[in-house]
Amino acid sequence: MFNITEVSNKVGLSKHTLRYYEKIELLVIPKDAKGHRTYKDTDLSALIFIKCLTKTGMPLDQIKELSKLALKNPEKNTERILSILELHRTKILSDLSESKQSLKMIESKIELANSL
Amino acid sequence: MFNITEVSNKVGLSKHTLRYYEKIELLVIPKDAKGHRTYKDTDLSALIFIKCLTKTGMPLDQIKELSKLALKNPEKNTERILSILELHRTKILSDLSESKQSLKMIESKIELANSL
DNA sequence: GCTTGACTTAGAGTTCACTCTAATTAATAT
DNA sequence: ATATTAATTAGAGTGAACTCTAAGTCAAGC
Repeated sequence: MFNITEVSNKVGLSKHTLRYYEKIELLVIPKDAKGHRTYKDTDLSALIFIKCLTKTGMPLDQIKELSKLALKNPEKNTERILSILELHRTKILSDLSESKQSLKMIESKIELANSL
Repeated sequence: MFNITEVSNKVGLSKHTLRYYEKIELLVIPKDAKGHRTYKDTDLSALIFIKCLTKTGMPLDQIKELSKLALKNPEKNTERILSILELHRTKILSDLSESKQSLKMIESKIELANSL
């Protein structure tokens, strides 16, 4: 069990952001007697996965949908979850290839400038 | 010479965005007798390059700095331009590898869900 | 006993990059 | 002559994802 400061350090999301994620109902973290959040290992893993999804450009709305599906009825929703993840995978691949294209163009400018 | 609609179609930036780029002084486009913008081939190339830079996450502020340097005193500023571009290149490479890491994690989740 | 520091909340503010609106002008098509 | 279409402007509004503020509670250390 971890408190918000430990989770913030381990996962690399600010405490503000962690509270914000609860406010938008992206996750639910139980509180102890003092009203302090208590994070389990599974919450850590979930947050690390959420970070992967946000970093690759999935909107928080959609991450929220995913997490609701996973919490509610995992087996019944496997198909829906899979289709969302696979669509996202396709998007990441196309973003990657776009970025590689841009990188090439930038590198050619660097070459050019270097040859002056 | 192209008008704003043609440039918008060729480059894939909206007319609003093209005017916005002028407002923030990212570029300067001369006007004809009617007050309509007239884009040259070099403006097209510049816009295409700007698109590469924005797509790879360079802030408009920095793109503006680059374009000012390039317009003002190209030879004297080559070094500064190079260092900005090379720094950006490094950032793109690290973003790419981060994205690939995230992709791997997402793909492993997909595998997992598929094996149910 | 008092300060320090970690936690809590609701809600306001920020940043980035657009994106849109309203009002206007001017040439073209019917 | 009128309607449509394309352009112009200043400035307001949007959406996403935070990020911060103010006011408060509570336990521990000096």
